[in-house]
Amino acid sequence: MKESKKEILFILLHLIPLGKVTTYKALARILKTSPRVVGRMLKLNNKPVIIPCHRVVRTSGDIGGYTLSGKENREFKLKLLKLEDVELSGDKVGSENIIYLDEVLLGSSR
DNA sequence: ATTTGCTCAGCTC
DNA sequence: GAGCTGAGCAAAT
Repeated sequence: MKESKKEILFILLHLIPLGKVTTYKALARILKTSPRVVGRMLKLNNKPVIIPCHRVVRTSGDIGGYTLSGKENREFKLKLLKLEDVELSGDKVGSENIIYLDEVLLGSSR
């Protein structure tokens, strides 16, 4: 039985260094799926505690939705990121704090 | 800057 | 099994 993309996604989130964030697109590329699917997994996840979904941001640098239990907690996500040493430019994340996992795992040079 | 279209895996019927 | 939903992305306007 192959692991669901969900399972893989959660693992990838744990690979994100503290103080850094990832983009949905990067995760999607690794999982070989579309960015929307990635975002949906996070909200469909069973255990939000073990899942650092707040480390995932949009390509534009926006923090994304972050809906908990059907309730959007964008401010909570921002707060968590600040605690993680992530430099927030207003409601966005500094590009320097964004690490593209697809470049790291798949290799930037190809 | 805002709007529209596309993608596609999980959930519901 | 078929249809709907949606935590995004990209292009067009």
